[in-house]
Amino acid sequence: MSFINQIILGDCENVLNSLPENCVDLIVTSPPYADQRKNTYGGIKPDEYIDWFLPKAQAFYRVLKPKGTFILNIKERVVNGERHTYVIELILAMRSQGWLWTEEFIWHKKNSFPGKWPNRFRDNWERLLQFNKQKKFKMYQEAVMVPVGDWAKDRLAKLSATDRVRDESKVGSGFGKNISHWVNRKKVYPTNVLHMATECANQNHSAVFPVDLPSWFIKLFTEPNDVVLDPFIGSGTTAVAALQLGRRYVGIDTEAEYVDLCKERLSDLQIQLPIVAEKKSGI
Amino acid sequence: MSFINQIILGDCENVLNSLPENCVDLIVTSPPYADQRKNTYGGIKPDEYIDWFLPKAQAFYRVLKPKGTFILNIKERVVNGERHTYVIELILAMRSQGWLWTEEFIWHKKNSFPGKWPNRFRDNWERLLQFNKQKKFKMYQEAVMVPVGDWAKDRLAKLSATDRVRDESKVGSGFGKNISHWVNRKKVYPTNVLHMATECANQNHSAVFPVDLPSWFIKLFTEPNDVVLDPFIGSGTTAVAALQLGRRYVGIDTEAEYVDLCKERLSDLQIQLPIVAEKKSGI
DNA sequence: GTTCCGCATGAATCGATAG
DNA sequence: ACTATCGATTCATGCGGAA
Repeated sequence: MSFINQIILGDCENVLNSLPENCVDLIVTSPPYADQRKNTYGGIKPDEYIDWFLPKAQAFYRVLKPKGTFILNIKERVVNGERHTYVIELILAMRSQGWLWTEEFIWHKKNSFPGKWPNRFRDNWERLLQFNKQKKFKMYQEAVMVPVGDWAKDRLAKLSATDRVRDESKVGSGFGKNISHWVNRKKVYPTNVLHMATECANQNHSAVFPVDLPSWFIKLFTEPNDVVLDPFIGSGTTAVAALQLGRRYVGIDTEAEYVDLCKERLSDLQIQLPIVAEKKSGI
Repeated sequence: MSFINQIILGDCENVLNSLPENCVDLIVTSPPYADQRKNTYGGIKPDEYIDWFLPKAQAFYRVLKPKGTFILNIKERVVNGERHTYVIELILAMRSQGWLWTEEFIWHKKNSFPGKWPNRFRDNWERLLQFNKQKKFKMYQEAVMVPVGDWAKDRLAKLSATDRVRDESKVGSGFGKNISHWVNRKKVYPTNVLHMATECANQNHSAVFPVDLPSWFIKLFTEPNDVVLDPFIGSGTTAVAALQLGRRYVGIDTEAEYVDLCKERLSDLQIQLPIVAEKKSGI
């Protein structure tokens, strides 16, 4: 298993075809968007995007485990005054390959790039397309539950009498603070809209993929020690998220510069991680 | 011009074909979704949705002025564990009719339908597809600028990491009631994500289409006295918004019950409007 | 009059049961 | 097998009644 916890230089299509079938639990990636980031990736033309992407999607399908998930972060650009259709056509084409289009999450960006145009507003969201090989896939919803809002005012009053009694007997002393603490940790399930900020000065990579994004999907779709693949690893954000969460990673990129950057970032992190772990357990 | 400021009973395809060409400045509508509203509209099957909708889209195209805009509120349902593809296929089919797919706004709902399922979270967003006949269309961006102030900035800065994941209900493009807190503040342009609540029940109808939604697009794409069409008027929300904003309306619905309800609601509003106007100017 | 709390209610989705 | 109906799940919102 020499590909585990590696950042590999090469085209993901070729690299992945040298890996065994069904060896990856989750694929999370933000591929080069059409006609953007020309300086680094050369830029794929919108009209050629589907032909460029489909063979790679086929390679993803082969390495993904049957109960695994593929999360694709993408947004179509504006061409000639219109939203280009390559993304929605890609969904249709991938379904022909056998992928199931399970869900479309929305990444609602908190801070989008400023700007003004005569006939459109700032683009403040991106697609997070979820594809699966089967209707039954691994999902750990409890891992991404979020604290409920308005706990101090609203939820305290909504506690049932039995909840109060149970809580008091557990902690043994005084109820006020302990109850509010318990309420504070009350959690609810999230929705399919993720409201996250973009990372501003994100390393030397031009894409702004906040680490919270892969982290969220890694927690949701994998268990510790599972294998997370990012075939367009870029600055390594997905691998960082996987490492932080105790998962194994596989990263691939065509640019040697990014591969080196990744390795550096990951080795820095591995030194820091024990410290972080100590801190956490100390709290 | 007998169709102006009327709610017309009938199938919009037939009704519209009796109107002159290029007579409408804006179309805003929320058609019956596939398999929904069976009790009132009969429910269109997902596989038949495109065939059902396309001739109507053709009729819309004919009556829309060259510089007008068509806003379509829609969301595909889950069929057999997958998001059905009829909506994205509809986009492609409408482009073949000559429509330009200018933009896709997101309606990020504040309150989505509750529920829990083993492999999916609650659906918290809908599509607002913008179509045009030409690359040059009427747009009044200043009309929908939103005030921003220290209050909003404070809220953003105070968010914890976990808070970032969940929906922050006070953050967003600033539509709806919170706008009253921001008077006299500096104004900025909104983005293509609209953050609004659905209207709760307790009314005689099932208006899940909040009046803020058509209001926003009416302000953005029309001037006073322009003509706003909703070919699936339902409970009349679009007509109410148009009337409140000093625009003219045309509403169509196949259900006599809804047509009657609309007329009642609109006549009530016309009585109240002077009072509302006084109140507004008083603030 | 305010503020606060209880309650009903949704463009939902899955899985089981029934025809 | 394939479709139709039903119960269970779950949470933001606004209304009405109460303090």
